[in-house]
Amino acid sequence: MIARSNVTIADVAREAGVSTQTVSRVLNNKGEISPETRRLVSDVIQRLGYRPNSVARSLVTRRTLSLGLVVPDITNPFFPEIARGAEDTALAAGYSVFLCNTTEQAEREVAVLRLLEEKRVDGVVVCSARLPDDQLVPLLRRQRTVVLVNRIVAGAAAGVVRVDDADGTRQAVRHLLGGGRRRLAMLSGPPASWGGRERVRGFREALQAAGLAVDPELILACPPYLDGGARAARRVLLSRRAVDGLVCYNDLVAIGALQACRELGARVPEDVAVVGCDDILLASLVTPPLSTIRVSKYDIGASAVRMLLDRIAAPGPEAAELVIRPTLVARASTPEPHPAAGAAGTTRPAAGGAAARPSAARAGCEPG
Amino acid sequence: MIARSNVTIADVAREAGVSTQTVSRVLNNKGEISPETRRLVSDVIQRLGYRPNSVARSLVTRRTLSLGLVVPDITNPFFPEIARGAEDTALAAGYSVFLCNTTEQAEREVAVLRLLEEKRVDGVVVCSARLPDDQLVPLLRRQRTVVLVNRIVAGAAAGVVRVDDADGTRQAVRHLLGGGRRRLAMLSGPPASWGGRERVRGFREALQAAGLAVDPELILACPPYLDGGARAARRVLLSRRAVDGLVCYNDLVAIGALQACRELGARVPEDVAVVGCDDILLASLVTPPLSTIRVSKYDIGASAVRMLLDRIAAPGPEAAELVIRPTLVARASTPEPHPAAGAAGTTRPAAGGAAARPSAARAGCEPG
DNA sequence: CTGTTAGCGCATTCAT
DNA sequence: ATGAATGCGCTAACAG
Repeated sequence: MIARSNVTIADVAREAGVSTQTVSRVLNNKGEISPETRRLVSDVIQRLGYRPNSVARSLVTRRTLSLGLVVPDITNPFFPEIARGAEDTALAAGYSVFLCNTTEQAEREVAVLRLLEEKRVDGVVVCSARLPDDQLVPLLRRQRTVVLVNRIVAGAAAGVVRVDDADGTRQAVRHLLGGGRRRLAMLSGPPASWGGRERVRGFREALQAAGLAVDPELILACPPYLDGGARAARRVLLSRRAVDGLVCYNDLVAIGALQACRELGARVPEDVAVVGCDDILLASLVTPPLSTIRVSKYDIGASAVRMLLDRIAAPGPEAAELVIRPTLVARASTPEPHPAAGAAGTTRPAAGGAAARPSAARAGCEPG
Repeated sequence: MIARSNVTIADVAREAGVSTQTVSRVLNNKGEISPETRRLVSDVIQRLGYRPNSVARSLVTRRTLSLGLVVPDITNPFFPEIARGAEDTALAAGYSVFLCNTTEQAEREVAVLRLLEEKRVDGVVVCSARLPDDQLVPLLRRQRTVVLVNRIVAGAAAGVVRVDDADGTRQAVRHLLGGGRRRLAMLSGPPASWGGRERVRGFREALQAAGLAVDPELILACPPYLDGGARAARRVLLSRRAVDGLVCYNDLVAIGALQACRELGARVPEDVAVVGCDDILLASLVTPPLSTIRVSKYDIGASAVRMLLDRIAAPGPEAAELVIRPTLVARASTPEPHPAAGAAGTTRPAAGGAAARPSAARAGCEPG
């Protein structure tokens, strides 16, 4: 007959004939207690089915052992792995995490940050905040500890985990040049995106480093979805600028571009090579399998929480920054590089590509 | 100069020259307060940047306004939409939700349920619990309120939201029969899965209802991933049992089957028709686009939380049950039904298929 | 309409 | 090695 959890530490103390203090001590392994009383108390705890009330505990310790994870939208394929990495890391340290979707709405971003503040979470990981700096900063300053993902905000006293997006597109460009391509276009996603701007910067730099001109007409902003990519790709392909390579903001844009190529009769990669970004599951399964710039999303989440926990343990204004370097995964949507041009850091999976991401390749209501 | 949140209700009270009670009242809109004091207090709250401490509040009200969402793995494409539905619904009611991944490990399932118990969440939504009933029940009984997704557990006093999986495969079978197929096999996923057994039941029933024999050799268990589906499909196709239709446990299994068909030179749908289950984003994007049994995952999450909130508001042992009916989405991996056979409830999207799920078709680090 | 008295369940002083 | 007092920040009863 297990009791409901209205069992308190006082009940345990009374039942064991000790003070609440002693119970608290065995609970937290603090102070020295005689082995006998420890056993006695443990038995009573067991028998009564006692579970400490972490609400009460938090009130006095001023730590909730809870974190907040703020993402735009967990159904966006970029974020579930981040969440997994974050939760795994948090759980291993005894923390739980509140998942908050902002749905890319400023007001909801404000709302969840306020909620997390009231919940007195020990720290917050904020991914892809949309709010302008001047609104974001005051909200962040009210949090106990903050780690920002893929955004830098002046004066936020926050740690930062970011992907070296510029390096990613640089790799993509070098890969395409190495495959003999010379007329590259970029489908650059939303201009407002911080990561998007970085990717454009990498694109420009890599072209210039190769002594090639950058044609501004060949950098096209587009919505970061399938349709956006398809539409932008059509524009480029029909502009008769003889483009032979496309660098895309993300994998969905790239897959949209693939669709446009098929429509217009452009062969991939013979006529046009296509590189995506993110390496979502989809990328390895489309036809042809998509070459893409992979970033370990799990690592982003795991690193962000690790940094958060570090900063919780040792608060300090030192603005830590962790940069995660992406790697190019060459699949069938781009040509093999010519042996002359060195293609350092490039991975070409042996099999069709699915093998490259075994852990994520699953679905089902009840994977049991 | 906004103060840090060590501002308490007492500070506000002192500064405003009223009692903490009055402050509490304006905070919660309880009792009647003169408009003047309300304004006075509100001003001070504003000026001091006071935010109520929900930890302290929860200790006395015995409500945390927090929920737990337990899923096997948020990177499994089946769950992000459930999480979105759950979080949206919770947030609209002022609740926050802890996301817990069990990684399909029994011990972690135990761990997170215990953690949620200590956090004193007001309720828990548990998806696809793996734990056997006798271990699960005691853990669930310790929770304040429980809603189970896709699992029925005797004696858990829990609400249930479940998909009518049997009906789903029944629809799939009827669809294939309507398209003239007669030798159907089922790649049935993990035998331990509750939903999997339901799907097999639907498969059997639909065949029998059509007066066809059920060949036990044509029901193959398999891991619920791409590889599992590919492997099982190869076995069936090579068994020279002249199978002309495959009903699959989920979309990944089906896509694996698609790959196996291509390898072995079987044309889809001419030689073999394939039906998946779940309608994840992937399904509409593979070649050929996959016919599948769609279930609104968002609704599952939203309904589960709504039911949870209802039960929190009006506790009662009445075991509520909500059954969500799936619908068949016909794409190119199955033949058109013969006009003779009525194919009620079937949807055939006008375009390639992507148009059918616009909201989910996106990805990107910074969708901004 | 407002203030006072309690106490939620626990950990942190101090004592012993 | 253990116990007693105190308070974390807030709301629920009662008073007035």
